[in-house]
Amino acid sequence: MRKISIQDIAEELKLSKATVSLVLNGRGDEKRIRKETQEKIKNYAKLHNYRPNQFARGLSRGKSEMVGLIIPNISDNFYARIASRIEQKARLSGYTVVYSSSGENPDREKELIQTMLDRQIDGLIIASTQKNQEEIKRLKKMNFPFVLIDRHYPEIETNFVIVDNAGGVVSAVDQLVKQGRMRIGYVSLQSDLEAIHQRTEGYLQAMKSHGLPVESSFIQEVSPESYEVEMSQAIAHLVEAEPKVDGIVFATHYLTAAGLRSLKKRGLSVPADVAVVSYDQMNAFDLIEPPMTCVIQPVDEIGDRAVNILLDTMRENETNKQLVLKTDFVVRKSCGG
Amino acid sequence: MRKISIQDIAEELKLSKATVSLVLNGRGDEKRIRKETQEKIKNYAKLHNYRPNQFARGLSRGKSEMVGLIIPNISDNFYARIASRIEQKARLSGYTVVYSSSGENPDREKELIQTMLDRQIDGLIIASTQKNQEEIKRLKKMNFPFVLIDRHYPEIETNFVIVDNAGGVVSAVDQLVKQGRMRIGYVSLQSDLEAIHQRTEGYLQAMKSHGLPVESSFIQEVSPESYEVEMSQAIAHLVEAEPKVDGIVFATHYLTAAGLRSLKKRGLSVPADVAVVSYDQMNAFDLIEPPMTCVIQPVDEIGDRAVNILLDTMRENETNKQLVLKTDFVVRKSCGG
DNA sequence: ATCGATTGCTAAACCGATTTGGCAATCGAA
DNA sequence: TTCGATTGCCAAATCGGTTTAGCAATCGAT
Repeated sequence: MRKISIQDIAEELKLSKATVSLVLNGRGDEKRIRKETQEKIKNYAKLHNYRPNQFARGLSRGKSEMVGLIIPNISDNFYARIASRIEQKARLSGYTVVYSSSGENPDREKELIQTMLDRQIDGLIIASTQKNQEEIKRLKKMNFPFVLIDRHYPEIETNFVIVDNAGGVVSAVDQLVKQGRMRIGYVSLQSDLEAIHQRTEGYLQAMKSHGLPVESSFIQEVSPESYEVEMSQAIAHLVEAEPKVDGIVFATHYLTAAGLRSLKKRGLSVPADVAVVSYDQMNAFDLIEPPMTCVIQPVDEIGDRAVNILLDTMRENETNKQLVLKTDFVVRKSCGG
Repeated sequence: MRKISIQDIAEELKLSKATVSLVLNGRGDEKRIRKETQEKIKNYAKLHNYRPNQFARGLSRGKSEMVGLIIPNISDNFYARIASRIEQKARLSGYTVVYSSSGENPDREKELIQTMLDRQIDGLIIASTQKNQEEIKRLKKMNFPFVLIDRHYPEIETNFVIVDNAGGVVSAVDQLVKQGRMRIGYVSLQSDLEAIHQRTEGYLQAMKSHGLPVESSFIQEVSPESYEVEMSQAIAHLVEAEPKVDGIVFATHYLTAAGLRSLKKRGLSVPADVAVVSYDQMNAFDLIEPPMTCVIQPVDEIGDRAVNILLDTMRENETNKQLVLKTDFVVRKSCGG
């Protein structure tokens, strides 16, 4: 039951490696190999469970049938769902997805890109830390097929599939306003990510469009590393400074969770004291008390589109698709509705 | 800026491929290559950003420095966290992790194992569907290094790292009993998974040890495919049949979520009407009303141990480590505490 | 001057596929 | 019979590394 090579088959059948390879790659007819011979080869291969060595094949073909996926963190459900979708979709086209988490660390991201290139992946999908301008430029210069997802580099012309972050937050604020809230706070992350900036933009824009004032205490930012502890400060500012808020939008799911914990600790009730809307969701957000109103990101579509664009680029090598997908919205009790 | 090969370096420097390869692999001293020459090679390589082609290297060395990870579903947070941990840990030892989801489909799992073997991975970690006896046996017969996690094949001697499922459920039941509940129901999945059986075992065992009766209506099973809809039936049986339950243990996180939705719909209050304990957790389980009491699985430890065992096996090729890890427990209001 | 040891490096086989150009044998038509 | 076409297959180069056996030149000692 040893591993068998094309050589072995050739010798055993007294044929040449070439013939065997051709036949097993379905090019037997094209190359006018006798049906009989073809059958013999195929049977022998099946019988002995022949499986081509992908290294050898990759080496000579210069293709790996693998695409790389780099995301910040696979244990973040948002990215996990995208990854899952991408994997499914890519498999349909015969590609294996190799994924790795950067941990939001630009150097690791850079390293991962390199490692993946070394492994001869045919294409790359990246949810970047947005601190690897040079690396991305290099990919572009190499003419290597890749797609950015969720986060893009505004200064570089690339394929990307991102979400209308601003629009998402606008819909969140709109909803609160519709419920009669007028002093709406916003809790975000200290971050250089475009996506995060865009969300803040959305907040400011929405407030402005409703003619609502944005007090200096209304915008709170916590650090990604210790948001759990900083959150209580942030909430304190929002609900203690005058005027105190009567609504809060959180910039992402785990901030919402942390924020709710803080509000709970202070004995504030949602939505009576403060209405809440979350940008992005969590699995149990419909079960919490009150059920959480959420901006929903089009996870599946991000995955599908990214794969489509990547495959196109790998084929034609000359697309530049830039997609900004709309968010969805689920209204539940937390916003006072 | 083209891609550069060892050949190119050799020609440019008027040296042989052998010398270059040796030096770049740190075997220059061992092979008594002049320091000066070594420097020249290393500099040139650095300057031109030489990166070995992993296919070529893998082909000739017969090693890939990759380990495979097959799990049922990456968008299940439990597996995502394990995957994340495994990836981190494996990288520390210089391995890239290639992961794929089987979607709980045995055929896909089998296919994935094959694909990964084709890609010459050096080792494999599998959270199996438990319906691939033959495939696992084959791996064993091949003497291929692998570790099963979360789910194992009791009939096959392999490395594995699993959780004390029974013990976890026992602690859940114990807790409910401690809160004075005596008619405790159990909602599980229709499944052949050992892990699921073990949990049921734990339930039965715990009930017995407390001398509590297990009415036929107490154990409900829903199908993995449509548990959301079947759950309302299950809950109906639990709370309508006489005697009706005053406590429920759910066999996994998403069943808990579904169960809570059903209970809510019926207007039943937790824990007043029914106390609840969940085997396994979700991110927001502390935020729901009431906060959920959970059996906690040792996610990080599963990952760490699995990697350690795999690396050991890859080295020594003769271990057979079988670990059953204890669960933890978090008491919150849902159990009536 | 000779010889064994040491130094510094290389030739060439090998890993397991793919792919191209072409050869030998048979066939059919003129 | 002869020759061009067709059929059926193969030799050999190639991909980019790794690894082993060993060669040539220099050195030091006798």
